[in-house]
Amino acid sequence: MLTITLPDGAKKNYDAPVTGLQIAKSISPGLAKKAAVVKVNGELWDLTRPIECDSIIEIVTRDKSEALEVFRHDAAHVLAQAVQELFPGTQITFGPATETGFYYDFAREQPFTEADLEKIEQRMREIVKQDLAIKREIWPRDEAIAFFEKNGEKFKAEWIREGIAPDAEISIYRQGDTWLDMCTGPHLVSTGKLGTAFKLTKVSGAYWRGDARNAQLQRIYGTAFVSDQDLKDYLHQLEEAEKRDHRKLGRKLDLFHFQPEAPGMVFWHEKGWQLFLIIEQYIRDVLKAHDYREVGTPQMLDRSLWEKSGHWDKFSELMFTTSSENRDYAVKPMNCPAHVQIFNQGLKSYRDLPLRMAEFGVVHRNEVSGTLHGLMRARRFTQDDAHIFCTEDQLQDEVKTLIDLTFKVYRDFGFNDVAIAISTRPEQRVGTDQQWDKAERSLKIAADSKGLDWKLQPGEGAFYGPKIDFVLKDSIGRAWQCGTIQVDFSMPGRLDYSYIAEDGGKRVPVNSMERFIGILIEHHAGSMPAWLAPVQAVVISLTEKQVDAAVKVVET
RNA sequence: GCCCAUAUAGCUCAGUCGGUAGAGCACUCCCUUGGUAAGGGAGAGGCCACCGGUUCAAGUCCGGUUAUGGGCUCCA
Repeated sequence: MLTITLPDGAKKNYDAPVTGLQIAKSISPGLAKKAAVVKVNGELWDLTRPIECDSIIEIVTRDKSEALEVFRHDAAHVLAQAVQELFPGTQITFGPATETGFYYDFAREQPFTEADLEKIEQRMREIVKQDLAIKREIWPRDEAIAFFEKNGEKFKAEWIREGIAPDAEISIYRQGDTWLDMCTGPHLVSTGKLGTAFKLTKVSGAYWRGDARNAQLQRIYGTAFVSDQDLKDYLHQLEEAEKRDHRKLGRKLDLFHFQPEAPGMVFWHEKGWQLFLIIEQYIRDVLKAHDYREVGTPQMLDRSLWEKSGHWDKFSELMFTTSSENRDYAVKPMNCPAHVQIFNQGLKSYRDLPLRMAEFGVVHRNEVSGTLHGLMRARRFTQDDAHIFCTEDQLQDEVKTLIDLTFKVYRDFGFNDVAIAISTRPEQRVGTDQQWDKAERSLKIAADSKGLDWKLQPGEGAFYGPKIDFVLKDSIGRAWQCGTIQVDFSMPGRLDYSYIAEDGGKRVPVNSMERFIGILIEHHAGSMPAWLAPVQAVVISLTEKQVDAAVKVVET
């Protein structure tokens, strides 16, 4: 005897194990038709997997977001089957759902081409049409390893050996009679349930287990939705994003350009530079109102200073260097060591704290070539950087004020949807655990006291301290990481601050001015609010008769 | 940096089997026209990214370099 409890509290009794599909059918044929998976005691299961003990269940219908993920995961499996049928010898690895679709990573000597994508998609549609049953099986570990090895699937075999705990259950999903993949599931009942709302979009490289030292795999991306309309809407949104591309708009609106002689370094044209200056002036005013002192520091500093600060150890390959008269210099990739030099001039007492120092600092970072992306990822950019020298006692208050200030700046630029995340200690770091404990706690308390909802990002902090990151949602729903508030407790010791036992707090509302302008352009699709627009109004005369009048308007 | 793709007129792009370089938009001049990206005619604009190779002959085939695009990795 087995008792199943439904979401509305109703209970049903069964003699033998029962499946989600049977329960759905017993409620209504419509529900059974709409069902995608079943949630059993909080866990998503296949509709055909027998439920053997008393459970609380919920039928998850196709329109639920949890079901969408299953759809996409299914699409990935259908993709994998299609690829293996068309290209024998290709090894399967992993294929999860993503935010907008799915991908699957394959190991194959020969690269896939765009033309292959069409063929593969065609085969996927055939597999859907065949409506192959998807069945879950549990295999003994040794048998699974032996099976994959025998079939030349060395990545799968490696994963069972190294990635799955010895006592974990190994579930195999069989699609039709012959094709199968190891997977935790769940999946739809059959390939036919996938429908037609999917499309392969691109092929690219990816690393096995996400590590650049491992084998390079080929990743095929696709997008998938439950309904054809959703797919259409998504493709439309992609088009919209393409229209807003700041690189295109930058050229069209005559704001800036790039050229091969200065990869990753922008040439600002008159109108773009005007936009830049307006933003700079706005931020300058905000900083002044909050008692920041603006400074200016050298573009390059002796290498020894970067060695002391710890940056050389971690980032030397990404720094531009030059030399003169037997001295080595590094072009500054950030401003903090320079700001500390100013702080160190003259004896500071605790009475001088907190001391807030700001700079529109031009920095250069020799980003690896493959990562450059217009203004969004540049090699030369301007940080609206600031450092607050304060005591541990003052840290809380400073961080709280900074959070308010940062939100205000975003609001003024038209960003009202801002999420925040707190990043904690990474593996490679400086400082003691007590220092990290304290700094992380401070940030969390400050965020909580502001009533903010924040996401934890374990291990994502900087090497010198934890941080609060601000993530903007733009007008078409894309997220951009922008400002950051960081605590740095190592700089005092490394660079010999003359006041003892204080922390350095650091803040950057906009972070990269260049990148922020790129985001602004895409957010406003090129039509800036009047206070930012380089061209605010244009006087047009309809015919020659009004030219005189038009000229008069322009002159006044 | 790694994988794949791309590089032709100011912009967007064609260019088949290797045989003297093309379109649309923009630009210049002329004509036409009070109507939402107007029409017609004429014209200008190219070391086909760069270096090398194959060939009687290379925008086209091969190799390399650089840059760009999409990902991966990274992002102080």
